[in-house]
Amino acid sequence: MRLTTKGRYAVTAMLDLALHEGRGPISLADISSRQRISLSYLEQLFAKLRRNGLVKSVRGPGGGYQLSRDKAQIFVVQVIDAVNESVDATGCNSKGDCHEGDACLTHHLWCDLSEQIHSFLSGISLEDLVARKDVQAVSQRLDQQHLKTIDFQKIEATA
Amino acid sequence: MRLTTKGRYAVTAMLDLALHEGRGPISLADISSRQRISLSYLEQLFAKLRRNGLVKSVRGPGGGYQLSRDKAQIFVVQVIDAVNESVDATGCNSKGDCHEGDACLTHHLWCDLSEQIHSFLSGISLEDLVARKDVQAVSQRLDQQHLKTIDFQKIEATA
DNA sequence: CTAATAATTGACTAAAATAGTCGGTTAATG
DNA sequence: CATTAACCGACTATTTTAGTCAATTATTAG
Repeated sequence: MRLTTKGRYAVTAMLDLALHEGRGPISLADISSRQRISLSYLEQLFAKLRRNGLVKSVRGPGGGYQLSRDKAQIFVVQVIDAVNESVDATGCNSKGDCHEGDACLTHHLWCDLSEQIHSFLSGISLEDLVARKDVQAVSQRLDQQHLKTIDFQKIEATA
Repeated sequence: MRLTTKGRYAVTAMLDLALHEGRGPISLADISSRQRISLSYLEQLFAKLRRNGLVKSVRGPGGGYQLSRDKAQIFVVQVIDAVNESVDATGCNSKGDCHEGDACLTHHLWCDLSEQIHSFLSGISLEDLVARKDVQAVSQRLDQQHLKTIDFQKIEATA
Protein backbone atom coordinates (compact mmCIF):
# COMPACT_ATOMS: atom_id res chain seq x y z
CA MET A 1 0.00 0.00 0.00
CA ARG A 2 1.11 3.51 -0.65
CA LEU A 3 -0.31 6.97 -0.35
CA THR A 4 2.06 9.57 -1.76
CA THR A 5 1.79 12.92 -3.49
CA LYS A 6 0.38 11.15 -6.55
CA GLY A 7 -2.86 10.23 -4.79
CA ARG A 8 -2.92 13.43 -2.76
CA TYR A 9 -2.44 15.57 -5.88
CA ALA A 10 -5.25 13.71 -7.64
CA VAL A 11 -7.70 14.27 -4.79
CA THR A 12 -6.62 17.90 -4.43
CA ALA A 13 -7.09 18.54 -8.15
CA MET A 14 -10.51 16.86 -8.17
CA LEU A 15 -11.55 18.94 -5.19
CA ASP A 16 -10.39 22.06 -7.03
CA LEU A 17 -12.71 21.08 -9.88
CA ALA A 18 -15.58 20.54 -7.46
CA LEU A 19 -15.01 23.92 -5.83
CA HIS A 20 -14.98 25.82 -9.14
CA GLU A 21 -17.84 23.99 -10.77
CA GLY A 22 -20.50 25.88 -12.67
CA ARG A 23 -18.20 28.37 -14.39
CA GLY A 24 -17.52 26.09 -17.32
CA PRO A 25 -14.46 23.89 -17.77
CA ILE A 26 -11.37 24.50 -15.62
CA SER A 27 -7.96 24.35 -17.30
CA LEU A 28 -5.09 22.39 -15.85
CA ALA A 29 -3.07 25.62 -15.95
CA ASP A 30 -5.50 27.12 -13.42
CA ILE A 31 -5.31 24.09 -11.14
CA SER A 32 -1.55 24.07 -11.48
CA SER A 33 -1.34 27.73 -10.46
CA ARG A 34 -3.78 27.44 -7.55
CA GLN A 35 -2.59 24.15 -6.09
CA ARG A 36 1.09 24.45 -7.06
CA ILE A 37 1.20 21.15 -8.89
CA SER A 38 3.40 20.77 -11.98
CA LEU A 39 1.30 21.16 -15.14
CA SER A 40 2.93 18.21 -16.91
CA TYR A 41 2.37 16.02 -13.91
CA LEU A 42 -1.30 17.06 -13.78
CA GLU A 43 -1.60 16.05 -17.44
CA GLN A 44 -0.45 12.55 -16.56
CA LEU A 45 -2.86 12.30 -13.65
CA PHE A 46 -5.84 13.61 -15.61
CA ALA A 47 -5.20 11.11 -18.39
CA LYS A 48 -5.88 8.42 -15.79
CA LEU A 49 -8.80 10.24 -14.22
CA ARG A 50 -10.41 10.57 -17.66
CA ARG A 51 -9.79 6.92 -18.56
CA ASN A 52 -11.49 6.03 -15.28
CA GLY A 53 -14.53 8.14 -16.17
CA LEU A 54 -14.16 10.62 -13.32
CA VAL A 55 -13.74 13.74 -15.49
CA LYS A 56 -14.63 14.86 -19.01
CA SER A 57 -12.55 17.22 -21.12
CA VAL A 58 -13.18 20.11 -23.51
CA ARG A 59 -10.39 21.05 -25.92
CA GLY A 60 -9.43 24.42 -27.31
CA PRO A 61 -9.58 27.95 -25.89
CA GLY A 62 -11.84 28.19 -22.87
CA GLY A 63 -11.56 24.42 -22.55
CA GLY A 64 -10.49 22.32 -19.61
CA TYR A 65 -11.89 19.62 -17.38
CA GLN A 66 -15.19 19.08 -15.55
CA LEU A 67 -16.43 16.42 -13.18
CA SER A 68 -18.18 13.70 -15.14
CA ARG A 69 -20.97 13.39 -12.58
CA ASP A 70 -22.35 15.08 -9.49
CA LYS A 71 -19.75 15.75 -6.81
CA ALA A 72 -21.86 13.84 -4.32
CA GLN A 73 -21.29 10.72 -6.42
CA ILE A 74 -17.50 10.88 -6.55
CA PHE A 75 -15.63 9.39 -3.60
CA VAL A 76 -12.07 9.89 -2.46
CA VAL A 77 -11.28 6.19 -2.77
CA GLN A 78 -12.23 6.23 -6.47
CA VAL A 79 -9.85 9.10 -7.19
CA ILE A 80 -6.96 7.35 -5.44
CA ASP A 81 -7.72 4.08 -7.22
CA ALA A 82 -7.80 5.86 -10.59
CA VAL A 83 -4.17 6.97 -10.34
CA ASN A 84 -3.09 3.44 -9.37
CA GLU A 85 -2.49 4.00 -5.71
CA SER A 86 -3.92 0.95 -4.10
CA VAL A 87 -5.54 1.25 -0.72
CA ASP A 88 -4.80 -2.45 -0.18
CA ALA A 89 -2.42 -3.06 2.72
CA THR A 90 -1.76 -6.75 2.00
CA GLY A 91 1.16 -8.00 -0.06
CA CYS A 92 -1.05 -10.29 -2.13
CA ASN A 93 -3.80 -7.92 -3.22
CA SER A 94 -6.05 -9.58 -0.62
CA LYS A 95 -5.82 -12.92 -2.44
CA GLY A 96 -4.31 -14.75 0.55
CA ASP A 97 -1.44 -16.36 -1.35
CA CYS A 98 1.29 -14.33 0.35
CA HIS A 99 3.17 -17.28 1.83
CA GLU A 100 3.88 -19.88 -0.86
CA GLY A 101 0.30 -20.02 -2.10
CA ASP A 102 -1.23 -19.83 1.36
CA ALA A 103 -1.97 -16.95 3.74
CA CYS A 104 0.96 -15.51 5.66
CA LEU A 105 0.90 -15.15 9.43
CA THR A 106 -0.35 -11.57 9.34
CA HIS A 107 -2.56 -11.75 6.26
CA HIS A 108 -5.83 -11.21 8.10
CA LEU A 109 -4.47 -8.24 10.00
CA TRP A 110 -3.66 -6.44 6.73
CA CYS A 111 -7.05 -7.38 5.35
CA ASP A 112 -8.73 -5.79 8.34
CA LEU A 113 -6.60 -2.67 7.96
CA SER A 114 -7.41 -2.44 4.24
CA GLU A 115 -11.11 -2.75 5.02
CA GLN A 116 -10.78 0.01 7.60
CA ILE A 117 -9.06 2.45 5.22
CA HIS A 118 -11.29 1.58 2.30
CA SER A 119 -14.50 2.12 4.22
CA PHE A 120 -13.21 5.43 5.57
CA LEU A 121 -12.22 6.82 2.17
CA SER A 122 -15.26 5.49 0.37
CA GLY A 123 -17.47 7.33 2.84
CA ILE A 124 -16.15 10.74 1.81
CA SER A 125 -17.45 12.39 -1.37
CA LEU A 126 -16.18 15.54 -3.04
CA GLU A 127 -19.40 17.20 -1.88
CA ASP A 128 -18.54 16.33 1.73
CA LEU A 129 -15.13 17.95 1.29
CA VAL A 130 -16.58 21.07 -0.35
CA ALA A 131 -18.90 21.47 2.64
CA ARG A 132 -16.05 21.43 5.16
CA LYS A 133 -15.14 24.72 6.85
CA ASP A 134 -11.40 24.00 6.73
CA VAL A 135 -11.56 23.31 2.99
CA GLN A 136 -13.53 26.49 2.36
CA ALA A 137 -11.02 28.55 4.32
CA VAL A 138 -8.02 27.19 2.43
CA SER A 139 -9.87 27.46 -0.89
CA GLN A 140 -10.57 31.15 -0.32
CA ARG A 141 -6.91 31.83 0.44
CA LEU A 142 -5.78 30.02 -2.72
CA ASP A 143 -8.35 31.74 -4.94
CA GLN A 144 -7.20 35.15 -3.77
CA GLN A 145 -3.54 34.31 -4.41
CA HIS A 146 -4.54 33.06 -7.83
CA LEU A 147 -6.34 36.31 -8.74
CA LYS A 148 -3.27 38.29 -7.74
CA THR A 149 -1.08 36.11 -9.95
CA ILE A 150 -3.39 36.70 -12.91
CA ASP A 151 -3.39 40.49 -12.36
CA PHE A 152 0.39 40.47 -12.16
CA GLN A 153 0.58 38.57 -15.42
CA LYS A 154 -1.68 41.14 -17.12
CA ILE A 155 0.52 44.00 -15.96
CA GLU A 156 3.61 42.18 -17.22
CA ALA A 157 1.95 41.51 -20.56
CA THR A 158 1.06 45.18 -21.18
CA ALA A 159 4.46 46.45 -20.03
CA MET B 1 2.67 7.09 3.81
CA ARG B 2 3.72 3.62 2.91
CA LEU B 3 3.08 0.14 4.11
CA THR B 4 5.23 -2.36 2.25
CA THR B 5 6.90 -5.68 2.95
CA LYS B 6 9.29 -3.94 5.32
CA GLY B 7 6.57 -3.12 7.84
CA ARG B 8 4.71 -6.35 7.17
CA TYR B 9 7.87 -8.43 7.67
CA ALA B 10 8.61 -6.63 10.93
CA VAL B 11 5.14 -7.31 12.35
CA THR B 12 5.23 -10.91 11.12
CA ALA B 13 8.64 -11.50 12.73
CA MET B 14 7.55 -9.93 16.01
CA LEU B 15 4.42 -12.07 16.00
CA ASP B 16 6.61 -15.14 15.42
CA LEU B 17 8.57 -14.18 18.55
CA ALA B 18 5.35 -13.74 20.50
CA LEU B 19 4.06 -17.14 19.38
CA HIS B 20 7.25 -18.99 20.36
CA GLU B 21 7.86 -17.23 23.62
CA GLY B 22 8.88 -19.15 26.72
CA ARG B 23 11.28 -21.53 25.02
CA GLY B 24 14.22 -19.18 25.34
CA PRO B 25 15.58 -16.92 22.62
CA ILE B 26 14.52 -17.48 19.00
CA SER B 27 17.17 -17.22 16.30
CA LEU B 28 16.65 -15.19 13.17
CA ALA B 29 17.46 -18.36 11.21
CA ASP B 30 14.33 -19.96 12.68
CA ILE B 31 12.16 -16.97 11.86
CA SER B 32 13.67 -16.83 8.38
CA SER B 33 12.85 -20.48 7.79
CA ARG B 34 9.31 -20.32 9.19
CA GLN B 35 8.23 -17.00 7.68
CA ARG B 36 10.30 -17.20 4.48
CA ILE B 37 12.00 -13.88 5.04
CA SER B 38 15.62 -13.38 3.94
CA LEU B 39 17.96 -13.79 6.92
CA SER B 40 20.10 -10.77 5.99
CA TYR B 41 17.02 -8.64 5.65
CA LEU B 42 15.78 -9.79 9.06
CA GLU B 43 19.12 -8.74 10.53
CA GLN B 44 18.55 -5.21 9.24
CA LEU B 45 15.03 -5.08 10.61
CA PHE B 46 15.99 -6.45 14.03
CA ALA B 47 18.77 -3.89 14.36
CA LYS B 48 16.03 -1.26 14.23
CA LEU B 49 13.65 -3.18 16.47
CA ARG B 50 16.41 -3.51 19.07
CA ARG B 51 17.39 0.16 18.86
CA ASN B 52 13.71 0.96 19.46
CA GLY B 53 13.63 -1.21 22.56
CA LEU B 54 11.11 -3.74 21.26
CA VAL B 55 13.38 -6.80 21.48
CA LYS B 56 16.46 -7.89 23.38
CA SER B 57 19.16 -10.17 22.03
CA VAL B 58 21.28 -13.03 23.31
CA ARG B 59 24.50 -13.87 21.47
CA GLY B 60 26.23 -17.15 20.92
CA PRO B 61 24.93 -20.70 20.50
CA GLY B 62 21.33 -21.06 21.63
CA GLY B 63 21.03 -17.31 21.38
CA GLY B 64 18.52 -15.22 19.47
CA TYR B 65 15.89 -12.61 20.18
CA GLN B 66 13.12 -12.17 22.73
CA LEU B 67 10.41 -9.58 23.24
CA SER B 68 11.66 -6.89 25.57
CA ARG B 69 8.34 -6.71 27.42
CA ASP B 70 5.00 -8.49 27.71
CA LYS B 71 3.31 -9.11 24.38
CA ALA B 72 0.23 -7.29 25.63
CA GLN B 73 2.32 -4.12 25.84
CA ILE B 74 3.65 -4.18 22.26
CA PHE B 75 1.40 -2.68 19.60
CA VAL B 76 1.46 -3.10 15.85
CA VAL B 77 1.91 0.62 15.28
CA GLN B 78 5.12 0.62 17.35
CA VAL B 79 6.61 -2.16 15.27
CA ILE B 80 5.84 -0.37 12.00
CA ASP B 81 7.21 2.91 13.36
CA ALA B 82 10.41 1.17 14.48
CA VAL B 83 11.34 0.16 10.92
CA ASN B 84 10.70 3.70 9.65
CA GLU B 85 7.42 3.11 7.93
CA SER B 86 5.35 6.10 8.82
CA VAL B 87 1.63 5.70 9.32
CA ASP B 88 1.22 9.40 8.51
CA ALA B 89 -0.81 10.03 5.35
CA THR B 90 -0.04 13.74 5.02
CA GLY B 91 2.81 15.10 2.91
CA CYS B 92 4.00 17.38 5.69
CA ASN B 93 4.25 14.97 8.61
CA SER B 94 1.02 16.52 9.95
CA LYS B 95 2.74 19.89 10.34
CA GLY B 96 0.31 21.70 8.03
CA ASP B 97 2.97 23.42 5.92
CA CYS B 98 2.26 21.42 2.76
CA HIS B 99 1.35 24.39 0.55
CA GLU B 100 4.05 27.04 0.78
CA GLY B 101 4.11 27.13 4.57
CA ASP B 102 0.36 26.83 4.93
CA ALA B 103 -2.05 23.90 4.83
CA CYS B 104 -2.90 22.49 1.42
CA LEU B 105 -6.49 22.05 0.30
CA THR B 106 -6.70 18.44 1.44
CA HIS B 107 -4.47 18.63 4.52
CA HIS B 108 -7.23 17.98 7.03
CA LEU B 109 -8.52 15.00 5.09
CA TRP B 110 -5.12 13.29 5.31
CA CYS B 111 -4.89 14.17 8.99
CA ASP B 112 -8.22 12.46 9.60
CA LEU B 113 -7.07 9.42 7.65
CA SER B 114 -3.80 9.24 9.58
CA GLU B 115 -5.69 9.43 12.85
CA GLN B 116 -7.97 6.63 11.66
CA ILE B 117 -5.10 4.29 10.73
CA HIS B 118 -3.04 5.16 13.79
CA SER B 119 -5.86 4.50 16.22
CA PHE B 120 -6.64 1.19 14.49
CA LEU B 121 -3.07 -0.09 14.60
CA SER B 122 -2.36 1.18 18.09
CA GLY B 123 -5.34 -0.78 19.36
CA ILE B 124 -3.86 -4.12 18.36
CA SER B 125 -1.22 -5.76 20.56
CA LEU B 126 0.85 -8.85 19.81
CA GLU B 127 -1.22 -10.61 22.46
CA ASP B 128 -4.40 -9.78 20.53
CA LEU B 129 -2.87 -11.31 17.41
CA VAL B 130 -1.69 -14.43 19.23
CA ALA B 131 -5.25 -14.95 20.48
CA ARG B 132 -6.76 -14.86 16.98
CA LYS B 133 -7.98 -18.14 15.51
CA ASP B 134 -6.73 -17.32 12.01
CA VAL B 135 -3.24 -16.57 13.34
CA GLN B 136 -3.19 -19.80 15.35
CA ALA B 137 -4.20 -21.83 12.30
CA VAL B 138 -1.48 -20.35 10.08
CA SER B 139 1.07 -20.63 12.87
CA GLN B 140 0.40 -24.34 13.30
CA ARG B 141 0.85 -24.92 9.57
CA LEU B 142 4.16 -23.03 9.53
CA ASP B 143 5.51 -24.80 12.62
CA GLN B 144 4.82 -28.19 11.09
CA GLN B 145 6.57 -27.25 7.86
CA HIS B 146 9.47 -25.97 9.92
CA LEU B 147 9.84 -29.25 11.83
CA LYS B 148 9.91 -31.18 8.55
CA THR B 149 12.64 -28.90 7.23
CA ILE B 150 14.73 -29.51 10.33
CA ASP B 151 14.30 -33.30 10.12
CA PHE B 152 15.32 -33.21 6.47
CA GLN B 153 18.43 -31.25 7.35
CA LYS B 154 19.37 -33.83 10.00
CA ILE B 155 19.06 -36.68 7.49
CA GLU B 156 21.19 -34.76 5.00
CA ALA B 157 23.79 -34.06 7.67
CA THR B 158 24.23 -37.71 8.66
CA ALA B 159 24.31 -38.92 5.04
C1' DC C 1 -8.04 31.43 -42.60
C1' DT C 2 -5.03 31.84 -38.83
C1' DA C 3 -3.21 32.30 -34.42
C1' DA C 4 -3.79 31.07 -29.86
C1' DT C 5 -5.42 27.90 -26.48
C1' DA C 6 -5.51 23.73 -24.19
C1' DA C 7 -6.00 18.79 -24.19
C1' DT C 8 -3.47 14.48 -25.60
C1' DT C 9 0.39 11.40 -26.26
C1' DG C 10 4.78 9.30 -25.62
C1' DA C 11 9.44 9.13 -24.40
C1' DC C 12 12.71 10.32 -21.27
C1' DT C 13 15.07 11.14 -16.45
C1' DA C 14 16.99 12.27 -11.62
C1' DA C 15 16.39 10.94 -7.15
C1' DA C 16 14.73 8.08 -3.64
C1' DA C 17 13.09 3.86 -1.63
C1' DT C 18 12.69 -1.12 -1.55
C1' DA C 19 14.40 -5.41 -0.87
C1' DG C 20 17.65 -7.33 -0.69
C1' DT C 21 23.19 -9.46 -0.86
C1' DC C 22 27.89 -10.04 0.85
C1' DG C 23 31.76 -10.17 3.79
C1' DG C 24 33.57 -9.64 7.93
C1' DT C 25 33.64 -8.93 13.32
C1' DT C 26 32.35 -9.90 18.05
C1' DA C 27 30.59 -12.51 21.85
C1' DA C 28 29.10 -16.72 24.10
C1' DT C 29 29.04 -21.75 24.79
C1' DG C 30 30.23 -26.60 24.97
C1' DC D 1 38.89 -23.85 19.98
C1' DA D 2 35.28 -24.59 16.88
C1' DT D 3 30.66 -23.39 16.33
C1' DT D 4 26.80 -20.55 16.72
C1' DA D 5 24.46 -16.44 16.08
C1' DA D 6 24.16 -11.56 16.78
C1' DC D 7 26.16 -7.34 14.87
C1' DC D 8 27.88 -4.02 11.39
C1' DG D 9 28.77 -1.60 7.12
C1' DA D 10 28.99 -1.31 2.39
C1' DC D 11 27.18 -2.44 -1.81
C1' DT D 12 23.42 -3.22 -5.56
C1' DA D 13 19.44 -4.30 -8.79
C1' DT D 14 14.90 -2.97 -9.41
C1' DT D 15 11.01 -0.16 -8.94
C1' DT D 16 8.53 3.97 -8.04
C1' DT D 17 8.05 8.80 -7.70
C1' DA D 18 7.72 13.00 -9.48
C1' DG D 19 8.54 15.02 -12.60
C1' DT D 20 10.45 17.23 -17.77
C1' DC D 21 10.25 17.81 -22.72
C1' DA D 22 8.66 17.77 -27.37
C1' DA D 23 5.27 17.02 -30.55
C1' DT D 24 0.33 16.47 -32.06
C1' DT D 25 -4.57 17.30 -32.28
C1' DA D 26 -8.86 19.73 -31.65
C1' DT D 27 -11.35 24.01 -30.93
C1' DT D 28 -12.45 28.75 -31.10
C1' DA D 29 -11.90 33.86 -31.32
C1' DG D 30 -10.63 37.38 -34.35
